[in-house]
Amino acid sequence: MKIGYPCVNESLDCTSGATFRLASYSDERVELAVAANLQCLQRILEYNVTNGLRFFRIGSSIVPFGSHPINTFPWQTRFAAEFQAIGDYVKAQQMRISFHPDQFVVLNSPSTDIVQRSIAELVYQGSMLDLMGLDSTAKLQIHVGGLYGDRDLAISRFIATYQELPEAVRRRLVIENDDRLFSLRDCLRVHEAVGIPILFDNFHHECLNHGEPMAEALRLAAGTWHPERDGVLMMDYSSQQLGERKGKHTSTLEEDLFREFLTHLHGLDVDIMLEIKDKEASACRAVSVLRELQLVAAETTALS
DNA sequence: CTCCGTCAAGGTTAG
DNA sequence: CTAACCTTGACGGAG
Repeated sequence: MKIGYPCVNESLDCTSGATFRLASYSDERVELAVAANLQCLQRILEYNVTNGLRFFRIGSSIVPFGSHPINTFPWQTRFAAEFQAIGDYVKAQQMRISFHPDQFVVLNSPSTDIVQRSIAELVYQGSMLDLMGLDSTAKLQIHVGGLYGDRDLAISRFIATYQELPEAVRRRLVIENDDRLFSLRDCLRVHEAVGIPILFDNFHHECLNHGEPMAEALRLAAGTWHPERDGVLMMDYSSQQLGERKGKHTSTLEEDLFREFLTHLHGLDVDIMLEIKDKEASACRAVSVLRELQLVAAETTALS
């Protein structure tokens, strides 16, 4: 079991997502930003290893405008060595990496322009994993997309687009159940059609489900991951922020709820991404909880 | 230096 | 039909 957090480390004084405005685009700024972002990414990964955090979601803007036509800078070749060095470190430390392209990536949109831009973004993010030399257990997670007033049609459009994706994207792509539109059950329909793994989000499942108990939902999602090709089930973990609208993520890990959730695993191996406001602070507390329960190793290699 | 409006991109829902 | 929301940081012009 690996524990992680998304994109941003609040303890370090650097960001791996430095960017700039489209209006001030230049190749030179891309080069400077990518160099700084990769350097920071390496520092974040080292921090993670020191703290027993072996799962990390890299932010989408390592390369500013990475899939925008304005960006013709050959960053893939210019930074090939840097990406490879990071990938070597990830592999040496047995870490797991993912990306989560944001809301603008919608594969089931009725607009061919939006679909094409979405595919370009997936190609860009997937190519970073390729440059790192990571296998297909490193994933790109997205949601099924929009509803457009017809769930069946929306799902069939996703399936049709998925089947046309470049193999480099398809081998990494996974879908996540969301909290309002496409439930675990909907994702299972997509899985049955094309075999895509389902990244399980416990909090979204609490917000939107069809009565499947948590343990059953975990079992169903885990069954969509092919062990050799995909690795163990990836999941996002969060809980409700009390007093806020339904779906609002908690600001810090509620340890009692986390312990309660863990009882539903029944020995299932999962890699857990904590989608919680205070980032690595909560992730470190989750690691402590798991060590008490002896679900992760007690020692961290970097402290030797 | 600090403040704050604004930033590539989509879609849903409330009003 | 239009505006707010999601979610969030940080860019960069203004003062």
